[in-house]
Amino acid sequence: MSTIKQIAKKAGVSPTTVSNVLNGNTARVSAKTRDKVEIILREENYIPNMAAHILAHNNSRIVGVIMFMEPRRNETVLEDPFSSTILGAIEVELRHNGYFMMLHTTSDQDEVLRLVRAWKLAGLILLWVPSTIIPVLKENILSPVIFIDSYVSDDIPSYLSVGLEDKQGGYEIVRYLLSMGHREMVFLANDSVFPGADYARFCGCREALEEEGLTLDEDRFIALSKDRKERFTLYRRLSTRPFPFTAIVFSADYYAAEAITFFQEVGVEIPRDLSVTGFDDNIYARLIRPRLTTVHQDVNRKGQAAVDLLMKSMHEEPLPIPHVRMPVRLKIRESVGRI
Amino acid sequence: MSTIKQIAKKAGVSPTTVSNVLNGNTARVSAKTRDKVEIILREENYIPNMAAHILAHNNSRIVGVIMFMEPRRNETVLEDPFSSTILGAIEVELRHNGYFMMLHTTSDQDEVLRLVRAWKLAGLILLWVPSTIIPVLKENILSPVIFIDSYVSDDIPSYLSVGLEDKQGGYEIVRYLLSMGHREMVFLANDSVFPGADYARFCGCREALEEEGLTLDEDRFIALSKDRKERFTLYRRLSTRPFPFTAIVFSADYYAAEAITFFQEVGVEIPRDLSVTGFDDNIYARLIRPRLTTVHQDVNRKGQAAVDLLMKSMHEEPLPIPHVRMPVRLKIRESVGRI
DNA sequence: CTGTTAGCGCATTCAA
DNA sequence: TTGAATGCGCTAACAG
Repeated sequence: MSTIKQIAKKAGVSPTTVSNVLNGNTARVSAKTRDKVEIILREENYIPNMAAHILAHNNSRIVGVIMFMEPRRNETVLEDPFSSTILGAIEVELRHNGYFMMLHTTSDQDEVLRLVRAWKLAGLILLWVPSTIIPVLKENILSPVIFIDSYVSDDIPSYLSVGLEDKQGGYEIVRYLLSMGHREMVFLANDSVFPGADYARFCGCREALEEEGLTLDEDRFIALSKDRKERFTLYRRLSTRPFPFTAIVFSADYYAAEAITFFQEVGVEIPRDLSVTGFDDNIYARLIRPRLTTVHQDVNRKGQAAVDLLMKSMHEEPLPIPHVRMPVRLKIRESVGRI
Repeated sequence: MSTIKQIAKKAGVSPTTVSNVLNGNTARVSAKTRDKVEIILREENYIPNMAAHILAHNNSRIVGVIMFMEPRRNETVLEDPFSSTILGAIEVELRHNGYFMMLHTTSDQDEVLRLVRAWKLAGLILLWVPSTIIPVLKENILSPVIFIDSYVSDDIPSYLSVGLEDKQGGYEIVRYLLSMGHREMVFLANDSVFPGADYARFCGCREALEEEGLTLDEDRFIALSKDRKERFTLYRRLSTRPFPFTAIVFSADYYAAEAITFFQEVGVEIPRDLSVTGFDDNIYARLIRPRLTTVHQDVNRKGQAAVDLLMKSMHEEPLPIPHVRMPVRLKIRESVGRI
């Protein structure tokens, strides 16, 4: 409730002096008055008015965290623990750095621009941005922007991004499948945003196959629908014998687990009849039986890396790498059988 | 970038007139000038400066959403899809009502007070608030506050809350267990915040037993540790034969699923050797085998109810009920066997 | 080292 | 129906 002006009056100094004390401007205020002011500050339980701060600075301490998603299509996205884990990680890091987090979901680029300008956002962390609008956003936003799990071209170092070694993940999973005797497989992708992380994983798969003189046709890349019913229609089709493949490579544990439960219900036993792999190594991979062979990623560290990049960029510190690619690790469990 | 002043100059009117147009103050501006101003507004892509708005109004369009949790102890909380689902629901509703969402996690009441004052928050949605600090918060915050899943005394109608028919849920699950021939059970609670939702569920269980002339001692209420290892120690102890009970009632699907996987690994078959029930009816209940018999709650509607209550309270509309208790529904699957 | 002053963008008097 | 003036709380440029 108390303002700088009131504190100043009580301390018998000017508002400027109080401001200098608050901002640690030690060079411009004597130790004695500083102590005096600080005592009053504490007595009065002074809390800065952020709005006034923004107005004076034309810059807030708010970071916008925006999840790009279709409205009303977000059920499965939100059931994936990925969202809350990375949100939690980002929130903790921002808070420790003295920033506030404004959370927003949208699929509209203009809404993002409005948000930035209206609140004078200090920075932006964007998740799952469709590749077509990345340049549009970057051009129209002056504050630092970090793209997470968005397909950002590596060529442009002014675009800051955090992603995964997606291709490597696909490569490793197929190397493993090959070692278990598999030759024919399909790839089930999370969505059809193209080119994106899923396609990179697919390319990794293909590379592993090609090293062995095998191929992976483009029509083996199937995008899963966001609609649960449509997905189950697909699972049904895939579980019709005889299978033209021996393994299904999923681009998310969530869907792999969902499919396994379906397969079991229609009498397709995993991994005896069909092998299944996932991607993420989250709770579903550990909970489902058989436990999933999958590609591990550390979601917490992803969030931390994003905030770290953002802070460095905001404080104009040198950036080690503009495009952070978090490592992946093959996690072998029991969902792949030997042919 | 453009301000009211600049728009005014371009339109050849005063800033006041522009402001009146913006705020739909139709009585104080002619249709002609209004049209003229509106065109310029669009041309210039005017975006209001929220900071100035707060400063003038002493009230922002921000709603603080605060999740009470121990720092560094939040791993399991965040793996539960409950968090992201309710967060998603709250975000959508707030956005549709023209409010912005500031997300924060803490276990410190003073941090909440600071947040409210610094940002002149329009309202607050608090999750999992320990019952001891509810009155403290309520006393020191003037803006409307909604408590979600916090133990708020029903006696005080000025405290607004959204919760669940917890007791009813416990009652129904035990009624069902009784009908399946179970007489001896233990209750595993999410945490030890006392009194809380978990204890209400426990009381519901007890009530169902007492109706049949049976009892449920206080020592059958066991609080699960937030620490994974400690939980597994408990599961091990519980899975040691002979069992002094035939069923384990969990207060969360997450832990029920976790325990089931453990039991299976040590050779305790569910539901043949032991019956297990959950609470929430989330993705884990459907994914785990055997599928969980549990108590259903609609998390989305919980979030909607919270925002609805908040909006009504902010606009000083009459509130139908200050303490919303969402209904529960028994969901019978395969994790309970007949004795 | 300290104080005065002006201005950030907006809404709200009060006057015209 | 319109406009000028004022203040919200804070910072920064400038003066003392």
